[in-house]
Amino acid sequence: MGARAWVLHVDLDEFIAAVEVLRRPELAGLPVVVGGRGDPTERAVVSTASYAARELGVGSGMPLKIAVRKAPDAVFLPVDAPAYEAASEEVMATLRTSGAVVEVLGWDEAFLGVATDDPEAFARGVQEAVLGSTALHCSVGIGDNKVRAKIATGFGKPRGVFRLTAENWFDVMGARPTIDLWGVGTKVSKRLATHGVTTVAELAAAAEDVLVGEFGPRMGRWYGELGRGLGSSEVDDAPWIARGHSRETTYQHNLTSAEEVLAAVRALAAEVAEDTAREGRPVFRVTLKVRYAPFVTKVIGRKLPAPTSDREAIVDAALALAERMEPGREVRLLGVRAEMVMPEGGDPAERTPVRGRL
DNA sequence: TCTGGGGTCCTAGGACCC
DNA sequence: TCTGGGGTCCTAGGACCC
Repeated sequence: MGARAWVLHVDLDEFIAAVEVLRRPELAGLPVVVGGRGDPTERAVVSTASYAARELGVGSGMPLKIAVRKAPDAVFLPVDAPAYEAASEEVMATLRTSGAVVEVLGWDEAFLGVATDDPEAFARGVQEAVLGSTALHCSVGIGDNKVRAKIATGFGKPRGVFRLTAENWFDVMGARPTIDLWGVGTKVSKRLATHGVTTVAELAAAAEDVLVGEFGPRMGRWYGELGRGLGSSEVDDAPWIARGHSRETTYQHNLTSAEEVLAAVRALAAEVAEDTAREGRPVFRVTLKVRYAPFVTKVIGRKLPAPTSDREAIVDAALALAERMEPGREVRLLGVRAEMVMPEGGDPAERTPVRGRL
């Protein structure tokens, strides 16, 4: 009898804050908030808060202006992406030495595919190895697929291990609100509630035609499966191929003149053109994202006449889109995105209807 | 209470063709 | 004048993730 196949989800605890504390040990145990340029009077949000800051009500995605109100004595630090990338590389390299197949999900998390008779022991070994090589703590979720492994990690935090499979899915998740599911956010949970579906168990039992009627054939069916904890268990270590690149900036002071806006679009588009040129794959669509004050977002897009790698053509396409912006409105944010030709064999119909990289 | 920056994927609806 | 059904391609917009 062979060892059973498991999916493990490894997630670093308070990753960004932990990396900062490593190089400033005097901050250990203090409320630490990392976000933006570290100035809580600016327009920016929290990337990560230390557990001490979370106890004061500070959380990821929260505007810094709110965070400083909740935690006026917290230490506010600027985001230092290169430092987190370096730490992340070390973590992922350590995970690869475990013998498992490693699928990187982001800076601070990964799926591991492994065949073992004792997944808890394997998980503990992974935690020790990561702690030993990086001095960082992590939590591990064990599942019979990616959905369950991912959700399991939350019950293991901090520094713990939790197993979630078909066996205990409904005991653990059945009574919880649908928004606790990975892939269900505020909008979808509210739309589900209009059909009387508020818990995971109710979602699992919901009639498929109701879900399909509300969300369409792909998403509707997928939400039903999510309620039952179903999903792929294939862990794929193939290198990630970006579908596109984008740059966006929220301006501390709204842009008011056409000249300012065009200069900003040109600058962003030039950076994006640089990123895509590095990839060596041509761009087939350029989109311009505009957030007008106070908070209305519009996306304007155009397929290029022919795929191109030419930097100037990409910048020109972005500038052409800028002509379609509403004149006279103050601009809070601009974003330029370039999408590259889909990889060979990338049949859209075959893609798993799941968010992110799952 | 005021909302970053980097991504991915899905859906509705219009235009166009046969 | 009133008007089919099916298909594809494209744009705009929405939702979610870390």
